[in-house]
Amino acid sequence: MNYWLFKSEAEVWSWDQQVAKGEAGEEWDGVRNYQARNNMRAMKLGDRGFFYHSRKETEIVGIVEVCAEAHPDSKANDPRWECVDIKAVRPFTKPVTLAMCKEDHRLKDMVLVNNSRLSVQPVTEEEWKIVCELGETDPS
DNA sequence: GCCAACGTTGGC
DNA sequence: GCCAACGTTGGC
Repeated sequence: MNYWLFKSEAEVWSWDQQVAKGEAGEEWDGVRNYQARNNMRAMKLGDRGFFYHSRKETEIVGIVEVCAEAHPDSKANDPRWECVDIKAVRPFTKPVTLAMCKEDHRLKDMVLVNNSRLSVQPVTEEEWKIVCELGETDPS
């Protein structure tokens, strides 16, 4: 099992919209960055990810699960771009803000802290547990 | 709303 | 293949 982090501006695609999709999930489309795409290609069914609201709230608000592995982005007119489908698993009891991640020295190597511009990021198992602990949320 | 950081493009 | 110019992202 691998762990990831998906970023979205709440105005564009929010956690609430993701939850509303239920078990069916939704394509994580619109990624036009090779590094982010390569991360999605590496994802397996059942992998978990954090759902992060960028720019305005800057906080991790929920946990999602990969429910379809990488396939062509249906909204792209270019076969280079692929995406996975994700579905909401559970919200965070307490959202974990970027500031909280920056303050916790155990998370100093987290991609979110060091490379704020990458929209789909890997998260280590260690980081996963720490963030869930900060958010008082079941990491399973 | 500003601007730093980063990625991409294209001229040479 | 280098690098300047440009566009976008996202924290503040």
